[in-house]
Amino acid sequence: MAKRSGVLELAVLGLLNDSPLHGYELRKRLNAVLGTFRAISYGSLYPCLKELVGRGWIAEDGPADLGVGPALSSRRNKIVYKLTADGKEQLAELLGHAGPASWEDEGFGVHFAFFAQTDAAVRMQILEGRRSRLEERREGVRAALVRTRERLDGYTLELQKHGLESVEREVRWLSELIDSERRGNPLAVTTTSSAPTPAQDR
Amino acid sequence: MAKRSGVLELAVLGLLNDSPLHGYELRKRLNAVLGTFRAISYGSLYPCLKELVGRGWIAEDGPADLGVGPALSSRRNKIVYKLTADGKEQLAELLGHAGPASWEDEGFGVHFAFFAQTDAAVRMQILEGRRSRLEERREGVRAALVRTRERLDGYTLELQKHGLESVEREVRWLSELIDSERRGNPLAVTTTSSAPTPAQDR
DNA sequence: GTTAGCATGTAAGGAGTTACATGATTTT
DNA sequence: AAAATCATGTAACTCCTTACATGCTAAC
Repeated sequence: MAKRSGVLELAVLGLLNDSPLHGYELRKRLNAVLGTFRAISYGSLYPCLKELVGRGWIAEDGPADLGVGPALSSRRNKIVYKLTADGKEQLAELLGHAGPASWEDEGFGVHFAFFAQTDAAVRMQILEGRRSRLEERREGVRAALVRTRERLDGYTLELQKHGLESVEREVRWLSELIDSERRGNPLAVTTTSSAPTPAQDR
Repeated sequence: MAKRSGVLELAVLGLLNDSPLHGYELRKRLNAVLGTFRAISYGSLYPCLKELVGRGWIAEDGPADLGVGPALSSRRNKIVYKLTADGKEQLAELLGHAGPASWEDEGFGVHFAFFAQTDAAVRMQILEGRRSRLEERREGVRAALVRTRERLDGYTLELQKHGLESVEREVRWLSELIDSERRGNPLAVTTTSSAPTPAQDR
């Protein structure tokens, strides 16, 4: 009954593709990936995990410490989740093509974070889509500034100008990345199915 | 039965304190004030206006063109809203003191936009509160970067670095504003009760 | 006279948060 | 043995969006 499409699901799938994780740890990485802002709460995360299990995209992994642990299998209330075959397919589908979901504000960050698992051509389309989107916005703000310059007080004006500079800075950043990619200097080697470094547990 | 506390209400009150407006026009200014992002929809705005009328903070203004219009009072399906005495009181209360609501992400922008209607001491507290908040965040990101530098691929790393630079830039901006205020150079003259420039209608 | 933009609203639902409830493990 | 932090979850609620429904006015 839930739709729960969106950023959170993608981020969970993407992180679990690197290595199996339990909820608590997942949340911490999520808050890093989702970018300085957005602190996902457990009230969002656990229902999302439940939903993904229900769809068969992730599964509870049996306690991964098969007899190697401290004494016998202690501390097992942790539930470790891993990506299923269906989940990998779904992740590939989500990362496989560019579109508004990948370049709008909500969404760009996560898609970018998983660029190492994304095709080079798609990467380029997303970067260019994002840049276009921001250029539109920049023109909008500029026009608004010209239109309303007089009736604005100093603070409102300063806020608008700062917002404009932020967008301009973002566009420059994207342009540098695009140039870099175009010259054949990607920031990481594409790994369609990453050999999961088993940097697991804390 | 709605609580509807938050940014939208404040923005509406603040804008209506400058001049009476109808919903459609209000929305456009809202989207400028709320800062490049957040395009408020009518589905949010109109219920909010209703609620504020219910509380007696704003009121429908009689058609402001008393016999001066084109012929007789044409085009009156517009509903012009203005701030009531209670609304002004409420606005003064909301702008009257610094606190988390005024320096957290959601909230800072609007409070800043109405700095011209805010006491100089409160302005300073908000700017400093915001800066502290961002400095905390900056340290968090830096620590996370040091901790996880190895296990991150080039794109994730770039994203983190870009996020960090954004925060650093924001802190510099705030520091400049704080210095400016401290030297007694505010960006606008404080107007507790602004004589409303009747730049009305399109 | 039809398209584009102005203007006002409602109903349903999505995406998340807060507050609560519970308990195990580690550190001091 | 107390406090911190790890760990998992649920229920209620908030704020906002989307999609719909309606009609006026200006421009082409």
